[in-house]
Amino acid sequence: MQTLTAKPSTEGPDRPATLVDVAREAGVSVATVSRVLNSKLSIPITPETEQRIRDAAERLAYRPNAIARALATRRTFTVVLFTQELTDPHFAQMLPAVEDELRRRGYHLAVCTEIEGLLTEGRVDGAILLANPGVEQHGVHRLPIPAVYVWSARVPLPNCITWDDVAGAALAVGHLAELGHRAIVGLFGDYADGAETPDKVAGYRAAVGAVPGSAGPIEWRGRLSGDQFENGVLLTKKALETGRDWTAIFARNDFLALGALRALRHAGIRVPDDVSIVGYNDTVIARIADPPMTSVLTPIAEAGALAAQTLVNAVERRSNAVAGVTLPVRLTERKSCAPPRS
Amino acid sequence: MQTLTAKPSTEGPDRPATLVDVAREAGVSVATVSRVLNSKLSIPITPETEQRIRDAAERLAYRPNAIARALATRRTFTVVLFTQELTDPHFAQMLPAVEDELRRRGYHLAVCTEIEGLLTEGRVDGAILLANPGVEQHGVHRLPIPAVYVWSARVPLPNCITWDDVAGAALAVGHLAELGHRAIVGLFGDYADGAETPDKVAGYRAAVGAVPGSAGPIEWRGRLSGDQFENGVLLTKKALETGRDWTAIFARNDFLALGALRALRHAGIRVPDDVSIVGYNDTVIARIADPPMTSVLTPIAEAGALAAQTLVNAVERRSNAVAGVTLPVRLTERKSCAPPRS
DNA sequence: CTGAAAGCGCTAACAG
DNA sequence: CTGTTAGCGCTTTCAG
Repeated sequence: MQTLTAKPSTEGPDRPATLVDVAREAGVSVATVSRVLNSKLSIPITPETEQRIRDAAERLAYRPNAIARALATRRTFTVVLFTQELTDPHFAQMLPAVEDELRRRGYHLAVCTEIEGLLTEGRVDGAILLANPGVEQHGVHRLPIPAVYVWSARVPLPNCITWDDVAGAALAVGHLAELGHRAIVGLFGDYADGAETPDKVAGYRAAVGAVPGSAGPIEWRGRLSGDQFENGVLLTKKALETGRDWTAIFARNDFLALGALRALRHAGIRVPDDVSIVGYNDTVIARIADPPMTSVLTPIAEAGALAAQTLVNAVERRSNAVAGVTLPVRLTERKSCAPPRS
Repeated sequence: MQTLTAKPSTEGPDRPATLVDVAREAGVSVATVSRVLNSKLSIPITPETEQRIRDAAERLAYRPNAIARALATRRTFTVVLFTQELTDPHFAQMLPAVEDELRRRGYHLAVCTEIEGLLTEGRVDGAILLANPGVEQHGVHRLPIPAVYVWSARVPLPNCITWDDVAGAALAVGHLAELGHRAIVGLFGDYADGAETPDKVAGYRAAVGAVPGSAGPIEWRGRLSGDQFENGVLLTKKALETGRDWTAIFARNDFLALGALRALRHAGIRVPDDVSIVGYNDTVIARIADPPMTSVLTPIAEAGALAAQTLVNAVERRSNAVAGVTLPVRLTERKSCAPPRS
């Protein structure tokens, strides 16, 4: 046994055991304890010493202090997920995917709804941002830590996991066109008019324009309320009042689509017999609608998992750059679409 | 200007500025910088010095390191939310409430689905547990940090924000009984039979028994699949095959209730004309059903907010004990209930 | 194979 | 009013 200057730090009785305590208990130095307790693979340690240390740790119910470790290594093993949509079923699809991926990689998950919170240094190793990478919100773009966005985009973007809403809208319209529909309503709820046209709207317009014999875009939108479902009902009612020269509806999201379904049913119009509907995001809402709705499946869960994975890789490579990936959108066909009546 | 032994620590060029850097830049000691930058209220500081420090901090884009601060103060200003139900709409109702309450109190939110992760010391100041406080899962009960449970219970429990599912079930049954129903089906999906009877089941039985002229409990349940909605459909179909001597359904949750609604509709049975339905949790599912469903409102959002609040108080009082609170359950009446037909 | 010691960046006595 | 200094608990060279 050697000099061993290790001394307990604070004397509190029920104070959780520290490395110093374990070192003293095992009769070795803190350095050795640290090495033993962290060794991923086999490091040069006398088996007997190792056992003494493990026993001591066990006996003292030693738990490493994550904060102290983080201060020393500059790594927290925590990743934060930023979003404004904590309640959205679409977000609910990605949350477990992210959490799961992080956990299996040994990382913890934090959630925040305000970019400000990310600016304090050191709290997290990286960030997943459910936000438009094109918009410089509060200087997110120059976070001091690796970050990966998850958002829709027409083209692959660096540091962003994307899918293409233009393609998604085209998929929906194309499906309806193939069934024979020529007059397809676009139901978009409200969106900021100042900004550029949302991808789904652009995709809808382009796809509708490409359908031979198309009646052209028939768009319904407007700022009615924050309630998407209710907006779907109201907009569809209005559309109905104006005329019935259309045979299908493409909605910007499943809530809107369900609202449309409801308004249609209450007007005595049958889905899919009289009117077909395609929703967006393929959330639980589409699955439990009556009839179950065909919906564009945006790969948000995969995107979340991939973002987590990519981010962790970047963190461990100590690199801030991650390649962009574009995931395919698909169509989940259910029972809300059929050929037009006549 | 005095001695000021402050020296920069590491020399990296783009290394984020530290207190030492700011102190040097401002020509004061780190202690003074720390005091100035943390002063909640007015502390004795020469205004001119204070300004010099703030300017220096600004110039260097100084951001306090949360980890170092946490190590020194033993406080992380982070609270973790534990749950197994990341996808449930019921959980989605509480998440924003918790996040919001924590943020306004200056705390951060972490989320975890595995108790193990909580055992590492120091990472968080407290925990909100969406779990049954009666069950000792993995020794949660003796976490080294203040914790508050959020769960249903018949009686107030220490360290737990509760509501009473027995009362909730009674509320539903009572409502149906008042409308005149005497044969009320209980739709419970699957639940572990080994454990004690769930509160909703017990509440249902008791309430049904208390209805004068009641036909007694008519329970349908069974392990069919993990899909609650589908279970609701299947169980209701089975119930329908067996007979139709009942006039109302009380379901354990809104998904089950919606499944029942669907099965009924497809069997040509009208809600609420022929059969009444009451759901549970008052989630978005109840609101967007057709007809919108009456549902028992469990105060999970308030419970979450209150848990956050209570927990933060406990943390700041440095106390592990928090008083239990029981929140009332209510009934949100919509369109799925009416007097029985005859 | 193992120990000593120097930090990680910040806070909080304790002096002065 | 402001500086010095001793930690917080752990990791990590650098010796030996």
